[in-house]
Amino acid sequence: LTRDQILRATWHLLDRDGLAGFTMRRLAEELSVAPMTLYGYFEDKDALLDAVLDLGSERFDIRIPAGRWRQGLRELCLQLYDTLCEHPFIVDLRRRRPIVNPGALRFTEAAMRILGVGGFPPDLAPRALRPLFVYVFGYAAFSSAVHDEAGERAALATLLSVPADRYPAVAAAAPALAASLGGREQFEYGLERILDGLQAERRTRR
Amino acid sequence: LTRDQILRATWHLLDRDGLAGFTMRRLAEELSVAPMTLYGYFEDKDALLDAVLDLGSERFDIRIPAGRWRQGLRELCLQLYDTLCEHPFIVDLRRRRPIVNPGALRFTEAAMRILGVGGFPPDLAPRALRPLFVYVFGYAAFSSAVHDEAGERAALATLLSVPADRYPAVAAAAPALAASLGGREQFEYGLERILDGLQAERRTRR
DNA sequence: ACCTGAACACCGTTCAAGT
DNA sequence: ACCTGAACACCGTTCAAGT
Repeated sequence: LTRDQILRATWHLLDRDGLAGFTMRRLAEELSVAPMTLYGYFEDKDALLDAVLDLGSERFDIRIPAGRWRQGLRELCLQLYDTLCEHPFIVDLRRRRPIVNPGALRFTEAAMRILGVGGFPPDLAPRALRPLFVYVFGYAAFSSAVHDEAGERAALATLLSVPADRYPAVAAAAPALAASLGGREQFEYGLERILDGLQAERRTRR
Repeated sequence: LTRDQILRATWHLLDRDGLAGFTMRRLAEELSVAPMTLYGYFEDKDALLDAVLDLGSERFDIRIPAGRWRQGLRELCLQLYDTLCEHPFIVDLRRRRPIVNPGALRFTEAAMRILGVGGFPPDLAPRALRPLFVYVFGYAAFSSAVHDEAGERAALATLLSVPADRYPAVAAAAPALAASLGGREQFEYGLERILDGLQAERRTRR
């Protein structure tokens, strides 16, 4: 038994059951080992989850796209978004730790390089990056990652059941609101608006 | 014993211990009652937490500010942000439910009215609103809500400990990055960039 | 009608013991 | 050195019983 085997099994279970369904005892069973065996390899559950988050970042492929900064950031954010949709538990792991962990910096590193080459002054780049980071993780966390037709119908039903006297604007726009709750297209729409804002900011600062 | 008493005690415990530390058994103890008594008032823990989220929205004061749409949205987002900072557990509650719940619509209702009066076409308003919603909740979820000096020092230490050969851009900008991780001022900076983007969008669509 | 004790099927982790 | 069974202090919730 190795740390790496344990990490890979953890990754698999997190993909299958999510963070809420992940258990040291289930992990032990998956590895055909007594629960307490795991504690010879990791201090405790928190340490194991920290390590698996680093693993996730390793897998995150940093390609710094050629071309202009805007295309570069767009591609990078879309890549992160797709990763978070594919492995939603990463969002939960990232939420557990308020302070930066090294592995999570691969995205930041790529973004900072793009911003630097793109002519964002050093004091501006981190401030400009943060809204993008927050938007990508926030969208993955609070907009239904998989926005299928059934989900939109359920959302629409809820929106239509709202008392129209107290929520006239919501009731009037229910279908459009339901459609705006998730999906890749809506994600990209918001991403472009933020990029527009950053582009304007860059223009005034040069 | 009433539902309302239970809800208020739940709110109090969530404020004190957070969602992770909230327990049906502790709640029962707080109310000096047997754990099973609670199940006479709420189906189960999930139903109780749903109800307390609605309570949170009731408390959320909707003032639709006079003046132009941009000031209105700004004020509304700042109000929501302050509420989430004051009661961080709301972020966790909101994350549990992918589908809309009625109470959470008070913010949406206010924002949709502001957008409508402000001249955003009905098909555009929901799409434009979503990035703002995601940004406010995302910032509360992923940027340290309380960004004190100690937190920034800890973040800076982590950023400086990163291997400079693999993360040159991060290492070079460490202090500015640490400062950009949280705090109300950085929140407002990103908010303005998104509002800039929406303003540009509105201009081209009219 | 409202409340509750005992019990069940789970957790993460400590500790002493096994090989 | 590496593994483990039993046990402890917790969970949410079922069920049958109390008033």
